[in-house]
Order: sequence, then C-alpha cells, then structure tokens
Amino acid sequence: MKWSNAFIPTRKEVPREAQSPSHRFLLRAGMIKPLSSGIYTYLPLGWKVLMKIQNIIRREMDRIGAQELLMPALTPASIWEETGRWEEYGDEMFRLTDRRNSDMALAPTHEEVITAILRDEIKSYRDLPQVWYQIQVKYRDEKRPRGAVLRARTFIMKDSYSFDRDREGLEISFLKHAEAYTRIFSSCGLKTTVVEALSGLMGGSKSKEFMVASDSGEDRIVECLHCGYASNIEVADPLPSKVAFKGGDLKKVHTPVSGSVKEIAKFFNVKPSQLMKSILYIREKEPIWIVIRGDYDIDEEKLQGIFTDIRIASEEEVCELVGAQAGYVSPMGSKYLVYSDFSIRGIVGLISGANEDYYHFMGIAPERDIKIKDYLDIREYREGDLCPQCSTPLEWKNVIELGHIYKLGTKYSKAMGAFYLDEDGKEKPIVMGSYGIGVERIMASAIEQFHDEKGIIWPLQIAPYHIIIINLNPTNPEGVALSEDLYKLLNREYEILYDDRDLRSGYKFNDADLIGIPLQIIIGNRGLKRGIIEIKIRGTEERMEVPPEKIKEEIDRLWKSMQKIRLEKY
RNA sequence: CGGGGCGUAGCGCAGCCUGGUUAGCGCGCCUGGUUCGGGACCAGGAGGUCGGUGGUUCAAAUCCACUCGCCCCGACCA
Repeated sequence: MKWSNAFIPTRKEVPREAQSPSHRFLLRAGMIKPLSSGIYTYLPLGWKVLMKIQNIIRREMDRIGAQELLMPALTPASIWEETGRWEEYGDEMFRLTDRRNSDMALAPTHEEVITAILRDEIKSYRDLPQVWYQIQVKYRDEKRPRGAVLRARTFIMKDSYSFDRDREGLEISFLKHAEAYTRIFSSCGLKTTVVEALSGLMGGSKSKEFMVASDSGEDRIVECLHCGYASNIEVADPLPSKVAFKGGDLKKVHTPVSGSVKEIAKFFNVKPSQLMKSILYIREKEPIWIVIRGDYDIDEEKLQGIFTDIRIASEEEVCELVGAQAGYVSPMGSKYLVYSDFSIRGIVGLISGANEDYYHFMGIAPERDIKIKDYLDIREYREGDLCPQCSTPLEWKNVIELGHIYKLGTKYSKAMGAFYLDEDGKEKPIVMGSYGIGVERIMASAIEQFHDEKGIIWPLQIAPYHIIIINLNPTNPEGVALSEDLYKLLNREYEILYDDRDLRSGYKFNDADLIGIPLQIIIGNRGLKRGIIEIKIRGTEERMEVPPEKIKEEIDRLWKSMQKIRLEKY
C-alpha cells in the first residue's frame, strides 16, 4: 500500500483525557475513531490488526475442531425470558422494541441463541461432542466504558460453545479451549497468566481467565511464583502475613496520644501488626466486637455478606456502651460477642485498648484473654499476603482480561430444553461450556506491553504491515526508482506500507515510529550518495546499512531472526 | 449510581472569574515561494449556530436555570 493512497490519519496530539498508552496510541496512530461513549470505528490500520488477530483465533479454533458460524446480534426477548436473564441482565442489556412492539435485545452474549439452535438440532449422543464459535460484535451498555477499547459498549468477541454428553466430555472441551487460548495469545505475542475466576452472570461452576499484565488493567490478580497458584483477587483466598511477638502478662499502660493505630504503634515503638484493632459494630441492634490485626483493614463488603444487618457503632455509641473513646477500647472484659479475623489467630503479645481513655493493654493473648465466638475471613487482602497453597508471599499484578472460559454445565440446556438421547435410551441434558475472547483487548494489550515514548512496537504476528519503506525524497528520481523497485520486490512476500508522501523527513520518521511497523527501510539522499539503504528495527532502534542489491537477502534474514526471537521469548 | 472535570474552526487549547466593536492562539487544510535525514520557514487564504433551550441585561462565549453529550476517579459488572 502506498501511504499517499492510504487513510491513516495520524495525529500529534490527542485529548488529555486519553491516559493509557493503548488509548493514546490507538487514537494517535489513526487506528480507531470514537463515535460515542464506548463506541468506536476501527479505521483501516486498526482493522488490519484486528483482522490478523481474528485470523489467528480462527486458525487455533479450527485446530481444536471448532466450527465457525454467525448468529444474529438482534434477538427476541423470549429466549432471554426462558433462562431468566431478561431480568438478570438489567440495564447492561441494550433493549428495543420492533414495529409490532415486541421486546428485543442486542445480544451481550449468545448462550441463549446457541442453545435455541442446539435443542432443535442435536438429539442424539451420536451428534456429540460439538464446538461452535463465532467472531461477532457484542453489545453491552456498560456503566462506565473506559480506556477506549478496553471496556467498550460495542466490541468484537470470539465466543465459542461446547456441547458434551457429560462432565468428563466437558472437561476435555474445556482443556482443549485452554490450550487453544494459550496458543492464540502467544501467537499474538502476548504472555498471559491463567487465573481462577468468578463466573458471575454466566453461571456454572469454576471458570478461568486469561490475563495479561498491564497497569491500565481493571482487574487485579495474585500469583505465587513458587507453586504457580494464580487467582483473580475476587476469588482469591490468600493467608494473612505471618507475625510473631513475645507473649507475656497483661499490662495496662498510660498512652497519652491519639488512639489511632499509627500513633499507638509509634508510642510503643512497634509495628502496626502488633496492635489489635477492636471495632464495635451494631448487628441487629446488638453491639458486637470485631477484632483484626492492626496492619489490616476490615472489608465492609465481606462483613455485610456474613452478618447482613450490620453497621459500625458511632463514637457516641462506643462511649456509651464501652465507657471509653473509640481509640481506647477492646473486648477485654466485655460482655458483647467477639468475632475475630483470622489474622489474629494464634498470636500473642498484642496491644489494644484498655477501655479507659488514654490507656492500653499490652501483652494480650486473644485466645487466653478474650472469649472469641468465631474466626472469620473479613480482612481486606493486601500485598504481603501469603499463598494459600504454600505460604509464599504472593505477587500482585494489574491485568487486562483477554479471555474467560466457563464450565456452564446444564444451566442453559435444562432451562431451554436441550436434551439428547444417550445409548441407554435415556434423555439427558447436554453439558455445555462457554468461552470468550475480547478481540480488541488483544490489540490494546499488545500496545500496553510493547510501546515506547514514540509509539507502538507491534509484535510481528499482528503488525498491520511487516515493513515500511520510507522514501525521504520523493522528488529525487533515483530514490523513487529504487523505492518503487524495492516495493515491488518485497511486496511479493511481505506486507509493505510504502511511504511515498512528499513530506519532511522528521514527519515521516515520527509517523513510522508511531504506527509501529516492525521493520523500516529508509531511502534517502544521504544513503544514496554512499550507495546504501538503511534498515531500522522498530523497538530496538537497531540500524544497519545495506547496499540495494543485498536488501532482500538482509530483510529475509532479519525477518527470520525476529520471528525466532519472538518464539524464544514466549 | 456517587464524586470531579470538560463542551469555543478538522484536532489541541486560551478567552468566561470581573458581560461591551470584526472571538483568539498552535497544529492541520488551500495557494505561491524558499527549504528538505527526526513533526521547517515566509507571504497570502478558507474555515466558528462559542453543545442546545430558555432567562437576566441596552448588550451574553462570558451571569442564571434547565437540558444534551463527552472524559476521568470510585462503586457495580464480567
């Protein structure tokens, strides 16, 4: 493609709201154009990348025997009513009515549609297993679209669905997908981590997510570098960090400072973890104590989940019920029920309020000194927490969710009547799995992982073009002839963008760096005088000078070695 | 849904607080010329319902009310 004929509207500036690298560069490189909140057009350069990603997906899905089809995006309410998701999906579903006033929805996902096909067509165990997939635009009225294509209201999803006779079959389909996904993401040049995840609205049992590390990611995961445990923080169950203090007798100490954890720890010259935070809550009008280690905070959501009707006691209530200000109280000698977070279990030598203003106890051994009704997991997880499998400190990462695979089981087949007859003549529900990939998220993640201050550095496999030929002097006949020849020669084997525009060199260099084509061939008067052409590798910024007749050879060599480096990397 | 911010030329922004001629600047665009290896320079030019509606006023981009849209943070969701 000659750039002079191409539509690649690059920009020097973008709105200051565009924060993340992928958001900024997608706009600046002329790859996407916003139409409305969370709704984007993919311009030619962006679409080329997305097509390449889709083709990698197709190749790997086909490899596991999946069959591509295409379902409608516009769907009748009736199928959603069958599974109850017409209600469940709430405001996130785009809804409309047709001219006969029938309720319709733009599909946010396709379990219902595919199950409607399944129940009519698959009647025998002989027809199973099956895997069907599509690459299609999904519609979700997100509360808050963000990061350009990272969370959009219309987006391209590869969704596949597996149908099996039983759980064992599902297990195989699930594993096949997991393998295909790993290959897809690594083929796109991305390193992913597979984590345990929440299945939420999809239903079904365990699900796994494929995550790529990025500061712009909306999810957080924890990962154990020792045993390989990895989980979305939403379903993780890390252990509190370990502490040990010297035990001893209970001692009341005058503490003439404010009762905050920070101040008290400073006063005793100990770490916050040696304190026991004692907080009075009102549960169904009854006061109860919640205790937690001083370096942790209580996760109010977890608390709500356990006790339902619970709120923190006001300052006045604490004074009235305990007889001291909030910073100087504890369950020591108190008649109210005490619940403790696991972070307190088994430790001694703690400090907490003495239930008298400006006094604290030290040397508290909760199991000796307090009647604890129950231990609960109510702490807010934090960095430093330990692996639940091997007690190694966990790594915390921000990530982008690229793929999510679910074992649906029989939720949809039972609700919508998708049954088959088994060998024994018995009617059984088809066991389903559902598997999604966010296509644009792969593109955005690649930019997040591979860019510098100048622009994008595309992984070879999804780069919109392989090589950009930059002719710096479109007015010099010698340079033009050479550029045209090279373009024709290389275009047979490579995808070439030929920058033949009559612009200043700086402009063209910056554009080339911005759009991130892996190899740059630079033809200019300076080189021509010396009989050489320059090749620059985008990313490493490595440059080499090659005589024109050796260019093809050198490009072939470079391309092969760059492919190899990519393979070795992941 | 809560909090914050923004809407002025294709893009990025100033002007608004303290109302007052033809509403500015940079980039981009068009014409001519000089330049030509990291986003040039000179000269000329085109391009604006100041998001919308209503109000206050002799006078509104500027003040007030309502409204629409967009962005960021959080909550929510996956």
